[in-house]
Amino acid sequence: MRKKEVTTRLSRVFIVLSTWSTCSEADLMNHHTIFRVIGELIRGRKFAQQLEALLRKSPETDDIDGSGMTSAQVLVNKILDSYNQSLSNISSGESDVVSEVPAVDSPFLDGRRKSDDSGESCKTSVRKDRRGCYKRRRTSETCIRETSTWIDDGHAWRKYGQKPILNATHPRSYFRCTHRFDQRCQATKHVQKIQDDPPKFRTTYYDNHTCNNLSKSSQVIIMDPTAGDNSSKIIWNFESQIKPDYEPNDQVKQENKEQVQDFPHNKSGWPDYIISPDHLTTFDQTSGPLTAFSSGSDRGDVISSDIYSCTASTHSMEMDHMIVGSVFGDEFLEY
DNA sequence: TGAATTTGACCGTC
DNA sequence: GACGGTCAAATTCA
Repeated sequence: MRKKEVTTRLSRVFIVLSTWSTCSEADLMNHHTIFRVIGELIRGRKFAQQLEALLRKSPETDDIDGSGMTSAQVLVNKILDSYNQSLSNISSGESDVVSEVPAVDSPFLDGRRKSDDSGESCKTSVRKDRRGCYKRRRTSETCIRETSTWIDDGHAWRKYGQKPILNATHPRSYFRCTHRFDQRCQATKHVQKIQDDPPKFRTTYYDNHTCNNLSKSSQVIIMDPTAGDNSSKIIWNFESQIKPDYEPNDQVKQENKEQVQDFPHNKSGWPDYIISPDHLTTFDQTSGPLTAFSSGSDRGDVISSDIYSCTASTHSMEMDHMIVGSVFGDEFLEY
């Protein structure tokens, strides 16, 4: 196979990827879909690496297999098949996407608390201010993530409180969606540093985002396992428009101030949808299991490699320490 | 100067 | 009464 033909076929791979990038974020909420998609993409990458090595070894003359196709052609077809399978998985997963955090019995209504109407709380309505008027949330509607970095899920959050927690060395920060009032988005999250060395953060999400605004493009940064610096990050953009000169908006900048202070490695300004090299290596080598694999509760736009747990009133998902496996061709992948 | 964060106070739940 | 979640005035930031 000539290099030109290989280049042409690889360009088709990128077209497939571009098509995939236009899939809605809701499609990506399904965990199984994400697992399979990631597995397919990694498999494709493996084939691409083999193809690269093959071309480096024999750029013009190629081996011919029994089907009459060159090895490079076979590999390119496998790559295309891998990405097409990914698209197929996304499409098939669309029908069974289930909200992880059902938005039932939200403590808020129309930007105000339900309790305001019910009169269960805030009995002293003559009060001038409304401090402390709340109902304690139901613990059953949460998604919990434990990450090694201050995660940025792409949504714009506004910090509204911070409290020292009993038996905790670090205070808990309280965030609500920036679009709480303009779009009635009731999503909130609590972030607490639970460990210093190595740093570990626990983020608890409450309620789904109902806003349409992602403050940042939904991207996944996959760290190249073969490189140690940030120069080889692979950026996966789930939006239809790529923004190469992206800079985080002010809201996110401000939110991430603490993060930047704590973690100097994350100064790139890119969102933190990072699949670490270790975990990619795990996928490739099919050796040790991933601790866990996650997708965030926020419209499925988070993919990271940290511990993740979801609970909901209608169903529950406990993914902590869960090992999930799938068969991809002749490979068994453990998540 | 507007927006975001900080921080003390308030209040419901346990 | 302790604890945790939220409010909102004060403060800080861009």
